[in-house]
Amino acid sequence: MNFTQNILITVDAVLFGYQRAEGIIVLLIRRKEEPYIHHWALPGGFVRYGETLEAAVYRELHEEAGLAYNYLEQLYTYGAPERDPRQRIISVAYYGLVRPEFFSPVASSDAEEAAWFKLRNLPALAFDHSQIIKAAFERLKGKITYEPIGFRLLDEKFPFSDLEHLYMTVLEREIDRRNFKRKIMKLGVVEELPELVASEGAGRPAHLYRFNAEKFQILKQTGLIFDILV
Amino acid sequence: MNFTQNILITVDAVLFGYQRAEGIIVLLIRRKEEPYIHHWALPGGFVRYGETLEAAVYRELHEEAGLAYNYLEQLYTYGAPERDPRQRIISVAYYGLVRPEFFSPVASSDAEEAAWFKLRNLPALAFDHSQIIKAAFERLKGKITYEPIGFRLLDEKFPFSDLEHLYMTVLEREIDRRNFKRKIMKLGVVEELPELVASEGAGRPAHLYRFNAEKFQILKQTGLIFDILV
DNA sequence: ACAAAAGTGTTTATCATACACCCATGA
DNA sequence: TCATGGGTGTATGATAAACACTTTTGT
Repeated sequence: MNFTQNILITVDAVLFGYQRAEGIIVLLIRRKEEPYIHHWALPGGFVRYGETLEAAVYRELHEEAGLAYNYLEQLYTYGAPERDPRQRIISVAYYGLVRPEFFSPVASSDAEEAAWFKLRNLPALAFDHSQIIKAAFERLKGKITYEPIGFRLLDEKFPFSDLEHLYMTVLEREIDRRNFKRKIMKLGVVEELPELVASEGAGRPAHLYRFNAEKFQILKQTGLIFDILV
Repeated sequence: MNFTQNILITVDAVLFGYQRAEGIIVLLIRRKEEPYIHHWALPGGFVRYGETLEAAVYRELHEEAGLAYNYLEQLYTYGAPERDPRQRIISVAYYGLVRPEFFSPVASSDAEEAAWFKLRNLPALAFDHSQIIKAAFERLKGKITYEPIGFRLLDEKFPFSDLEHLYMTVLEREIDRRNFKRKIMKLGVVEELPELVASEGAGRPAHLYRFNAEKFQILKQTGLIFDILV
């Protein structure tokens, strides 16, 4: 069997962040190797023989680039024969959510540069990575209304308006503040804290809120359905 | 690079059928080769160098076993290093829906036997195939309420009660017939035909109904949401 | 005539939606 | 005192859920 006849397998990761000013942001690296050398691409790399797919993602991001994510989910497997111009490569794509505290990326051995880009202003990308990002965002958009993953994009303590803006950004539509807050608070898994945000310019200071994951797990077992149709 | 160090890639398919008497059924084959020789397993096989993943599924099922499905969707990629005891194999799992008219399976070159099993009465399975079937059913269960895929499990023309029973079987709960029918018919994509079912024993003969896929596509573009919360 | 499955409407409760004013702070 | 963003309640309409009797056929 000729080596070139072996299908190779990689993982690619779409890491999303959220900032109120920028909206949804995506981590990209600039490739150091052919093909698509110097092009922007998703972080990722070959799966080693003995490691799980998730371990490969972790290794590429956490160990090699110092990046931490606090949510990771398999997205889809891309296997079009011509997606890599040199060699048949099947890629298992994941998407992950990153809190603002972990936004500063470190260049890895496979990348000469890493940076966050606004989802709505991405550069030309290598391979089918634009398509992967699009699919990842669609998944996020669908999932945020029935699983409490939005909180993974915010700091642990956040003003309620951040949550509102996050939902409006991801769902790409306006949401009534009063109805939204009523629905979220009614679920009983978001707590208002006595603390206020550090004052920042005009406006009444907001309380901080926190998602209570333990409470969510308990309520989930008793049949709670997290469902924000907004 | 040592050959045994290459990760191999397969596809596996969970084909679901539905019969009123049996409920959901799953196609299994009995393996002709090691590992797990003579065990029941999902149909599937290695992906060839130049073919897409979907083409590999089609080849294994349609060309080699004469099986036709009328819906196919990628499910998940299973990559645990020890899932195959001999060799690292990553499998991209698909699930498909089969109409009753295509239920009779033909033994393929990789299988000495093929048969439909009730989902609730499966034999011990090779590899992690039990887990894959479970995940496929969960996907079906989730998807049937917001995409019109249930019709792919019925004959093109069906009595309405078949649809009711299908939903009750898949969702694993009772559904009020009157509310269900009202919701389905209100969508405007299921047509009542003048024909009646061939008489079969007691009871008033039912009309036949048909899902109008073209109408659904048109309505979908005008914002129709297929959503059967039942 | 009765058993068996098909067919059909109304009432009630819940929830989504729409909508506007007061509050606390910094400048 | 004004600009800015935070915080809150009510009324209405839509829809999900609960619920039972009549019709048509075969035996």
